[in-house]
Amino acid sequence: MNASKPRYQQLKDFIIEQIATGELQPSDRVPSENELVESKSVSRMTANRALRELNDEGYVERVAGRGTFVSDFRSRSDLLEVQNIADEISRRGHTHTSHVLRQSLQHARGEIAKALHVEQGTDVFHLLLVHCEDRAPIQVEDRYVLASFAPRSLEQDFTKQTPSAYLTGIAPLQEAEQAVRASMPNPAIRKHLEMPDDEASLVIIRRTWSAGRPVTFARLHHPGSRYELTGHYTPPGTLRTASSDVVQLEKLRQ
Amino acid sequence: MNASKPRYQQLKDFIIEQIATGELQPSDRVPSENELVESKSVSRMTANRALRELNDEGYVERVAGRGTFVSDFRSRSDLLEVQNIADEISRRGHTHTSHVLRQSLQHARGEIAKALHVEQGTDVFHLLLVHCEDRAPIQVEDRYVLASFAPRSLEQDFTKQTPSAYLTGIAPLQEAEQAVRASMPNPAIRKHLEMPDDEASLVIIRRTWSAGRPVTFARLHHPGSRYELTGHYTPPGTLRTASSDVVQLEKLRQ
DNA sequence: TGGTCTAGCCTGTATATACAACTTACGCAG
DNA sequence: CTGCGTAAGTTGTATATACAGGCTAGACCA
Repeated sequence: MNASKPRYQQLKDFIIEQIATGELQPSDRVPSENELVESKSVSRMTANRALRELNDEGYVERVAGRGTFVSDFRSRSDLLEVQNIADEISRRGHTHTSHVLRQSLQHARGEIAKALHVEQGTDVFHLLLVHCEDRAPIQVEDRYVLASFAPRSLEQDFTKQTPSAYLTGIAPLQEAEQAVRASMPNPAIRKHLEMPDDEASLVIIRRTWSAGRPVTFARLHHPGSRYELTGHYTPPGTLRTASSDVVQLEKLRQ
Repeated sequence: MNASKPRYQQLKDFIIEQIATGELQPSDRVPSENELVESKSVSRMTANRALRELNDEGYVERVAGRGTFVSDFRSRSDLLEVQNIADEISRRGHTHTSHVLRQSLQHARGEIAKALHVEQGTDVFHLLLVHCEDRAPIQVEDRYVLASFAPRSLEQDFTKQTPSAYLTGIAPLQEAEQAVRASMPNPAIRKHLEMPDDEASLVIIRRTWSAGRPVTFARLHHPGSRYELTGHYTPPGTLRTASSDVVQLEKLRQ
């Protein structure tokens, strides 16, 4: 049974598995180092390395004197800070509202089935929403969700909680793939976003995995004049520079 | 003198410092664990932790039986895989060519000075290039570089090595900030990219830091129909899934 | 009742030691 | 000269042990 994998890695996999399956929920307590020493017959240093690396990787949070706890995925910044439009808007100090144009159960066809790695005809939910920042439409969200992943999607009020927030609350999203394009919007999108005829749109096409399979596929359309994608990259392990030192690129338009 | 910082962290800082100052160059050999045990009077496990974490963070690469070596920043994937258009094109199996429209020394004015955190009138190089993928123009690079950072920029032949490759060869780029926008290009850009009147452009505005200060500021214009930004995110520490399993989003256009 | 103190658990770090596996260079036998 | 084997150095992992310091619940005292 020894897969010749290092024991600290086996320990990490064991705990990640429990998180992925939901056996361990966010803020749940993870077995302490000494408990792992007992139950898994490893030395404390090995248990320490496993938990320390899980901490470095953001799966858990450790507090000296208290214990180790599963991270809240909704606050995991690496992947998700760019995912939830509502958070993004409120972080700018504005108010987010949205209205739902469509919320229905469909059968996956063509490229949707292909994108979600399922057979043609598999049940998927189709969501179509418009998100507004201070009353101005800023995103059309055209999303497909695997019905088996989020079976209660029809009962949700997505004006109160965005689909993104709802989905990340069900299970951790483990992997994401996205493409960003600039294009001229089709008339329907242009109307929803109240865009003039000569304005370009920024489109994000994103597919997200959970527990090893793609669970949602979304096209996010934005008006080019009112939306931009920003990113800030620092190498891991670097001491954070004072963020006040980082002047926003906001005003550096051409 | 003991800053009460952990010894493994002091070791890491010591080595990062040597890399940042250029004392240790890419592919140089870093002191082995046993050498650090001798010179720094620590246990081997402490030296091991320092080097292992530097490896995890991408600063060095370790090879069992050979030693530890400073990473080549030009191949650091986290930040830079998206930076160099020539690599991106050759990775797709196509040929990259470029021609230089401008390569001059200027005095920083207005927003350029502000973006680079320098006084008005500071020397900067202005580079304007068109990059082509198999003869088709795909990017206009409009870049400003701090003259004090790369003083020999006027002598370079940027058709042979892109500005990005040249700059990352001078010193590691430690931090980057970017914004992505969709907009209608101005006539000059449209002409360089051979775009029809009704095509949108994808613009990346990027500022990059080295040794704690911004050193270059660039606007990268792309034709919306021929270019997209793609990203793939996996949480750190996850075992890579077979990449063949990941169907490209290429064909999932609307 | 209310405040304080402490025992016990937790994480964080550091060391000494051991063995395995990999790489390179050198020396020796053919 | 060629080729093989081995020794030495390197990383990778695992264990046992130790001490420091944070946190909490419950005992204890006023």
